[in-house]
Amino acid sequence: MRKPDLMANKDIKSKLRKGLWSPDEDEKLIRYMLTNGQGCWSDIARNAGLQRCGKSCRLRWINYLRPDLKRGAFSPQEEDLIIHLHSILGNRWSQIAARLPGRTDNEIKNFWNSTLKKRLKTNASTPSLNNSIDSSSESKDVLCGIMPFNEHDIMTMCMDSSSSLSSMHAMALPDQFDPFPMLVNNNQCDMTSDASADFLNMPASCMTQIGIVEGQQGNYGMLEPNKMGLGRGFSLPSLESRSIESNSVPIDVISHNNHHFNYGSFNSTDKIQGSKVEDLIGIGNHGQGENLKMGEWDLENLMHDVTSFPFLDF
DNA sequence: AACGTTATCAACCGCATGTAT
DNA sequence: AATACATGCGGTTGATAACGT
Repeated sequence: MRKPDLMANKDIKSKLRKGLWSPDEDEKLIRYMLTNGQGCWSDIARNAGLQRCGKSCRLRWINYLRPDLKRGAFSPQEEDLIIHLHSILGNRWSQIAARLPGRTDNEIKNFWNSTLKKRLKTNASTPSLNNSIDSSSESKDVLCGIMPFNEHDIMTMCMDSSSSLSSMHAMALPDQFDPFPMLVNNNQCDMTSDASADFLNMPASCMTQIGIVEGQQGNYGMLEPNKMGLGRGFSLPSLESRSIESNSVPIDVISHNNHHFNYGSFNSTDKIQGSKVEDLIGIGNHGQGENLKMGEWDLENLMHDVTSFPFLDF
């Protein structure tokens, strides 16, 4: 015999809408997110008056409605970066997306499957591109062919939970090597636009909760120890996340990162619209590097060590 | 114009993981 | 420890736009 609440849940689920979102639904979700921020996605769905499951709302927001999304075709630089990152990371789309400001994992995944993969296959006669085709196992050779260590080395140092950065240094990286370059993007969010203006009026806590501020901007790719060795592999913690250990060290996080929203420098004890800066910059959010502490990452050294990957023309 | 094929992309699904109880 | 729930991820599907015949 089923419990009454389970019956009720089933009824509710059966009434939930699926498929394409209507403009009306979009508006409801945007309005709710901008005014209330997020607690729990299922609550958002309910409170915003949407006949959608929370999961669907989350996906819609992240992939389509978020104010900081960049729309339109991928630039050649973005294409290069995707190819490069895919050669290292394989189909870890969220990790790749974290390095492309304003792009979503879904968008990149679609772009790869529909365009890049075919293009690379077409160019199969071109040795420099061959290795990026299709499977990640094949394509990691791109990096391995160039760098003085092989795929296993890369993965090993990625998986060294005790000292990701020191592992990199210990391998005597060339000065010009950045295994996970971050695409600089200074104009992705036009702060003069209405959408951006609305966005700035959001409660800072909302920014944290909805993942606007982090994750998409500047993960200067190192790896998150906690997720090593599991099915989802490793992640590249965001630059912001690595830069601050709660109230301890004031750091110009934004400027480190070509951040879309130029708040300039501020102390981590500052508050914006009633919310802590840690919230604003997204500490503890999105599951990327939230556990990293100041001592684990020598950001300045890293920034000196890494510039650009050799075959990427930035 | 009608039809078939291909390309693109939004959205769903199932699974893994984390957290609260 | 077990369970339920929320979240995030990658793979896949389905709608439809674009293109070719």
